[in-house]
Amino acid sequence: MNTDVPRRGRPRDPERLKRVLEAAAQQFLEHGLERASVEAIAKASGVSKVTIYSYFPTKEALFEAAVASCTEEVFASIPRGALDPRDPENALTLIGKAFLQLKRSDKAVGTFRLMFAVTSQHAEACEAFYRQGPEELIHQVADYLRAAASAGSLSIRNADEAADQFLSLFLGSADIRVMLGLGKPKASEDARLIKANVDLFLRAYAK
Amino acid sequence: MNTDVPRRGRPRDPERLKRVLEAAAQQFLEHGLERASVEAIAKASGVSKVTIYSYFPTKEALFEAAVASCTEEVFASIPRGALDPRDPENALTLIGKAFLQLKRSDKAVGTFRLMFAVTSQHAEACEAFYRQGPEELIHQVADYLRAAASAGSLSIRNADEAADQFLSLFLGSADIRVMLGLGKPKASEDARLIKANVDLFLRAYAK
DNA sequence: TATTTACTGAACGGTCAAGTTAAGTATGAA
DNA sequence: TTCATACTTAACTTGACCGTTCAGTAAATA
Repeated sequence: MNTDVPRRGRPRDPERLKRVLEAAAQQFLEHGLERASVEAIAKASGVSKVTIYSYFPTKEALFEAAVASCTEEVFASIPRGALDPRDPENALTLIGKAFLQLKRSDKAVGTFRLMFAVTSQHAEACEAFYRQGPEELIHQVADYLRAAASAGSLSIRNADEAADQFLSLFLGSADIRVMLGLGKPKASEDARLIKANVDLFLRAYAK
Repeated sequence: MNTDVPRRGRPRDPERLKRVLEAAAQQFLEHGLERASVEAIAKASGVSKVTIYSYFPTKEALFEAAVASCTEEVFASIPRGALDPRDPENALTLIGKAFLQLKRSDKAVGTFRLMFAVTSQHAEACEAFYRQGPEELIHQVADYLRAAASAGSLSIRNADEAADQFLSLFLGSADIRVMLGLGKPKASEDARLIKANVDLFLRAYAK
């Protein structure tokens, strides 16, 4: 991917690259790495196949670029402020809501499926995905838990471990069913799940 | 797949079918549905490709048979007896151990990856996998929790929900890393995870 | 205008793999 | 022994798709 700006001649159309990446992401997420064809991505983005190959040397390179842009987008949606260290019940509920909203999105579901499927061929991409995705998320939750512990709202020794536990509570049967394409829970079921998990967590880590 | 026993002529060699299914499972789990070739499965099982096509009409049919036999094998390893309703700490530790042993196995990891990758093409196989796998497991844990609640060892209102929660605690960062092929935790780390999760669960559901 | 670069469309080469066919061998039942 | 069925080997057909080439068009700078 050459991003240099040449001095003369027709400049690159930045819209095209954007459309290619979007279409690539859509096709890869929906069909997987092998079943998505470059031809189809070209069609879907309204760009010629040759142009795609002028952007990326191989299908694999296009795949990695598409996945990287996906990861950013998927994990960008977690609330930073508005988490009161003195009100863990409310804060954890908000975190749970945001996490489920993310984890239920087609894009996130597709990205996880995709990454799981390409571990042997794209180990580095998986590593990057983990660090920018799940790991980052756990750190953010751990930060809140440390703040809540400092504020005396919770009794937590190992915030990273606790954050991992809290988030993992949302990866049970409902998430597995979603990942298997067996249908998403109703909003009321997810609300109930959030309440049950927050309750459990607060009982275990009460002051 | 015709299982009828013909009256005359050379009988089928049952060993061959077994070897084919084993080799197919191995190849599909390692390389995925698209990247595993029928030719390679034939080679690996020491059987000719034509014979495979006499057993199964298409690669897809072979895939479904292989997956079905895998699911049985993977989820057959949970301890039934020896769970004392009066000693939840010990029982939950045993359950956690067994679950992690299962979830860390190459076969289970491969099966989950595979099923996640083929949701759109093999919806029925995914449904069957969920029912015979995760759902069944949750039911078994819920049964124990009900027994423990009846014995007065735990205070649990919704055993199915609690079982789901307990098992989901093992699907956090460590499991994600394994699923992404980033390496398995050391035995000591898993032991620590089990203890942390059992402790959390007991604190939340103490009598 | 001349030149340089971006892009398109269509066609093509090469590879890989699904599934088939044919000709022949092995094995067991009648 | 005869014959039906299982199995193998090897070649083949078919189709998909990656990646390239080429001839031509579009859009910018000098």
